[in-house]
Amino acid sequence: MVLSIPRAPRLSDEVASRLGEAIRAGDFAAGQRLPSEKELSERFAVSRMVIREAMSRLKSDELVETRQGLGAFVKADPGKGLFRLAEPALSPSGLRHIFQLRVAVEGAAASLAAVHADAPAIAAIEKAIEELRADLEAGLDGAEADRRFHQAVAAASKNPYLESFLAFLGANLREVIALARSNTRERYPDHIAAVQLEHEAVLEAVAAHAPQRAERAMRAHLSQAQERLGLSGHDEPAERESVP
Amino acid sequence: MVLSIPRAPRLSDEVASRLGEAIRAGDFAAGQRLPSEKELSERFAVSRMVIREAMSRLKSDELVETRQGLGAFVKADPGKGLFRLAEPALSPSGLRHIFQLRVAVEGAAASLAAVHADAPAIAAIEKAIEELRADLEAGLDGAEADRRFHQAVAAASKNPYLESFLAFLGANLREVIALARSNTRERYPDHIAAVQLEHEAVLEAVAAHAPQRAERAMRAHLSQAQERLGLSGHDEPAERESVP
DNA sequence: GTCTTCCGGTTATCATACAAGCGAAACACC
DNA sequence: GGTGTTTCGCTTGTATGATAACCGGAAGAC
Repeated sequence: MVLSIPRAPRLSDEVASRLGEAIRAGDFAAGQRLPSEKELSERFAVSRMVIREAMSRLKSDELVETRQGLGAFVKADPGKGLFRLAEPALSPSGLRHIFQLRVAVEGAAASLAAVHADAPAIAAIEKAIEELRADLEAGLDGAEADRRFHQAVAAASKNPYLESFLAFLGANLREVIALARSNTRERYPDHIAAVQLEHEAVLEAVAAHAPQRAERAMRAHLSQAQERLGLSGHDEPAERESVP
Repeated sequence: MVLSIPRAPRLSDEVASRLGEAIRAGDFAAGQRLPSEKELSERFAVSRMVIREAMSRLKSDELVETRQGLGAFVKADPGKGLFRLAEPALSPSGLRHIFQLRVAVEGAAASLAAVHADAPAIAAIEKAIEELRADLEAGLDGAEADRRFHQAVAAASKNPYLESFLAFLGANLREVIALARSNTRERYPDHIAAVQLEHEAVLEAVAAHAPQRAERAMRAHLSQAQERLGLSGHDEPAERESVP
């Protein structure tokens, strides 16, 4: 079994990295023109093709911008409009940090869903819960139906950014969650019942147009889920706080 | 004055878009091998160079993966690890949606900051507030110091993902905010005093390790800021909600 | 002095060729 | 026949040279 294929190191990637670092390090000021492809190809001792491929990468990363007949220019706002999670984050603490991000956004999604959800959106949430129950009864793990539940809530918020960002986070957490789930055999009947109750609490609050209750229910659900997966840290804000 | 340069449409971009859409639409299953560069170049009636540039783009977008001698393959997790804001979002509603996202995350950051902030982190927040006051008294707009305040709070949460994501959101909102600010002449003395008070409320709560109060203070601040910029919609969750 | 034209340099595209990696078929050998 | 090796074709990676489109400025026309 091959774990990590040597992956022939591509020249263009090497050049793109070096150029990208140089730009980020400030060797080229914002708006400044980079050396021409010909000059770069001589400096790096590679063909112009390689330089072009490297440039193409830098363009995708929104670091440079090229204009025919003028040259390549360093963009003023490096990598704006682009967000990447540093690593698939396999460390427990990194995972907890991503989870914190998710709790915050998903709580907001639930809250906004309670404000904006219309009948079809509520029906979609209901349907996802129903399908999850069916899947669990059929012996499936229900991960896909669970995903749909959270997606339905996010969609009900009528905020496309919330929805797409949560989808993004979910995609990054999914496999790790699947792994943790298979490890910590979390399939006790009472767990299943608990999850169902938590989902229904969210649905009820959303349907009742009670934003605060929806947010609390969603946070509680995620907090419980985190616990069930054995990922819970001890740095959550205390639920109770002395109020003078 | 040229507002939108016609920007010669690049062939490679066109091809990349079409291929990307085809992949996202599911014309090619995950893991499946794409047609060879030669075949694609014939199908699109362009040179292999253009196909290569388009592929380079798709690789950067994490849609495909190429291996020498084998071909190009559709990645199983399309665009995971990469999040882009659809558009710089100039529409008022889009802006409000991004703001909702920011409120959620920044509130969580303040809450976590109250839990995890150590002395240096608190000092950094204090320093940012101080510098903001100095800038305002010097007649500057204080946008940069304000940025540092929010960055300091995010850093105090000790969650790097929260910090980098907020930096990302901030970079996208900044220019729009600057524009709105210059429009709605928001430089009344009482505004300045109000902002200062709001910042200090956040600082006080964080320093007192009171997460809920910190979150409320931050949300209140952002809500006020949104109002001052004339961007506030009427879909915020009601502050009071009847509790049985 | 102002407008037009031309020119050098740059990127965008095309065409061709060779090198390197890979899989499978053909082959030699036992 | 079964097994290990070689060869071959296809693919992407890289190199090279040429042409087209584009731009800014300089030279020239008026």
